[in-house]
Amino acid sequence: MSETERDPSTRTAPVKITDVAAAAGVAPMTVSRVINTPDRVSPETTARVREAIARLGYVPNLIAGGLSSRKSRMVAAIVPTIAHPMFAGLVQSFSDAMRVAGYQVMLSISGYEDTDDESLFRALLGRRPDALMITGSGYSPAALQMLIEARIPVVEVWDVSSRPIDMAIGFDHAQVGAEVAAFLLAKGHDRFAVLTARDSRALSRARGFTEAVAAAGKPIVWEKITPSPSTAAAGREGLRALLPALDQRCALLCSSDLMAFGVVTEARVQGVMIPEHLAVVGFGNLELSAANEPAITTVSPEGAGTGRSAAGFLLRRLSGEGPRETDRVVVPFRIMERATA
Amino acid sequence: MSETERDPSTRTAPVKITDVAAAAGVAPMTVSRVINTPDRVSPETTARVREAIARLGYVPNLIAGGLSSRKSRMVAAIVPTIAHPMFAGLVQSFSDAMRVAGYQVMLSISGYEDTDDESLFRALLGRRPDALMITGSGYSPAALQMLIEARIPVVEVWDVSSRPIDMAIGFDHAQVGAEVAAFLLAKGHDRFAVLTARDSRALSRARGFTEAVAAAGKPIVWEKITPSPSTAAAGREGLRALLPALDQRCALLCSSDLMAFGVVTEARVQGVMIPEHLAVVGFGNLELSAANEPAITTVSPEGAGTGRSAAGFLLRRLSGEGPRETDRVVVPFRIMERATA
DNA sequence: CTGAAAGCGCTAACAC
DNA sequence: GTGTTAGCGCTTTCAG
Repeated sequence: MSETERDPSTRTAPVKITDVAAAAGVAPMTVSRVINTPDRVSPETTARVREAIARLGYVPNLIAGGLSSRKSRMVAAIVPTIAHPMFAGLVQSFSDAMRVAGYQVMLSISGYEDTDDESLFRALLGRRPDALMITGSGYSPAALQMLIEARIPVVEVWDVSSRPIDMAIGFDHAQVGAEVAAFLLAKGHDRFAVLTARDSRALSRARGFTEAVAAAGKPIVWEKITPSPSTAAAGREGLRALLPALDQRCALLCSSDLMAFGVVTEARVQGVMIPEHLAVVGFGNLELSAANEPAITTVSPEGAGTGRSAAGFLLRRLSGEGPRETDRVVVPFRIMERATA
Repeated sequence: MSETERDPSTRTAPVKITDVAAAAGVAPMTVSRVINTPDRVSPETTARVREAIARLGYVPNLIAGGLSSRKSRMVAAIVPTIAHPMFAGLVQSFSDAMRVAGYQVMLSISGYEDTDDESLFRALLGRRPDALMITGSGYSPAALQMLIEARIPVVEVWDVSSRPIDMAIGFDHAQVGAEVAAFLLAKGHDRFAVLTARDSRALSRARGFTEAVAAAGKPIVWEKITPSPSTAAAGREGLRALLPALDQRCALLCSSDLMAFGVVTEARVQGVMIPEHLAVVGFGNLELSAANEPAITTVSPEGAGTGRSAAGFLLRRLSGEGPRETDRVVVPFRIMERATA
């Protein structure tokens, strides 16, 4: 304290609505109208006010306006990471769509480890976002209760297997695993392996995969779980660990394209023929995967489209529309068949 | 309108500080103190208030508090994209550090094309962030003037070649290019090529590179500029375009590791020996680059460390300290010599 | 250690 | 079309 008025000569009080009003010779409310509902103000007044705004460099305080109107025009978004291209695409398309509609995104990167979700939510909800996008599951009941009590539109993304709070968009990870299994089974594989990172969505896919394989009466001959996130290095290491089990032909599910890339790279080094001796399927459809040699067979989750859709859901709700049946969407995914399987 | 009171039975007015105060039998101010300066309240009162907060599920409205205290505890961050791992790392480490200190990050993804930076800044500054992190240059003078008038700490990241508004952290991209040239020159190369995306930082590196090469009296035998962002596919295509110029040994600077990866991959397909016939240097030090076979020689920009440092700068200033000489930091970068050069 | 009064900068609601 | 009044939910400031 006592530091506040350091340099009186330079200190300019930030210009506020009353300053503009005085400069334009109108009431503050008229300035507000010029900004928010220009069609309710006469052209002459508007011009005068606009001039004053420009001359003074007035930037309206949206925080104050929000307090008054009970609309913050901010939305919160929670993702585990943005280091992964899938989430990066999600966040990018979501915030693009929101910004166009005049909403600012408050981003929280939660990490994969179970941190204190209650204080995370408190920090976010305390800023009174008008809506919320969250990815994934694994939140505590108390934390979810906070979301419900906040009474704002919530869209859950990437995981619709459980019953959502409000709206949901994404796909069923277990089903992804099952369909990859079906795809490989149809290609005549009869020995399977799994290399996955320890994150809930990836584990769901692995479970769906192994269950479908078991249902077909085929064996999972090898399985390895690595720490999140999945990396190319983990893929290379994974292949080396898999090598002893590779006496016969085998099909491997990886939890991400990066991991699949590592596997394929190490396979080349080790002289393992792909896909003749080892078939590899990734997840995420990175730009990299199509460009690699051999191009990696993968599952395309349409991350960007998901973000856009999530934004669309929230914006529709924010515009006053009530819930709809179609608020729970399972995004179709595509198996991109390329050279590795 | 008239939609607001849909379901009176369910509608619960959000609990506010006066509700908690009433429930605990104290003044609102005391509740505020329990939350913000607990040591100035007696233990018994604190306990009573805490109980009321928990029972009512009170989540303080930080927006209202911020209006009153003139501190939003939000910081704005502007990046061109988060699809690129470099920026993803920057944002992630920055927001981690900020969140620990109790600040929420408002993220704006500006895109590479020159959009309307004034309205972007207005949208951000209107929310009265306590501080701002921006990446890069190319903003209009009018927009920069807005930042100056906002009178909040500003840290510019990734580009310290121009004179910064306030604080700056990053490295000199032109110098990166020059040092890569020196590195390749020292290895005995005497024919050079450049494959770069059209973004200002990448172009600075390319310029630094070509100037250093020219200063050494060696030729740039080939140069190609592709649209941003740099992709692996652009790298593969780039190598095919380079092929005719590859009658002699040559050293290539790529604007990113992804692009370098594409070049190296296509080189394998085309039978171009790396690094014997073509030396390749990337930029960014992606996880991928070390894991690739051959591992990609690159420049490591320490993106994560940069985000942390940027946060540190802002937090120091926010804690009341004045400007320092060390507010302009040029981050050291490292050339990671691996298998491709 | 606790409370009462007075705003923070804006907008909803109601005049005129 | 424009102005006035009364808050939004909190914290600052000053009294006790």
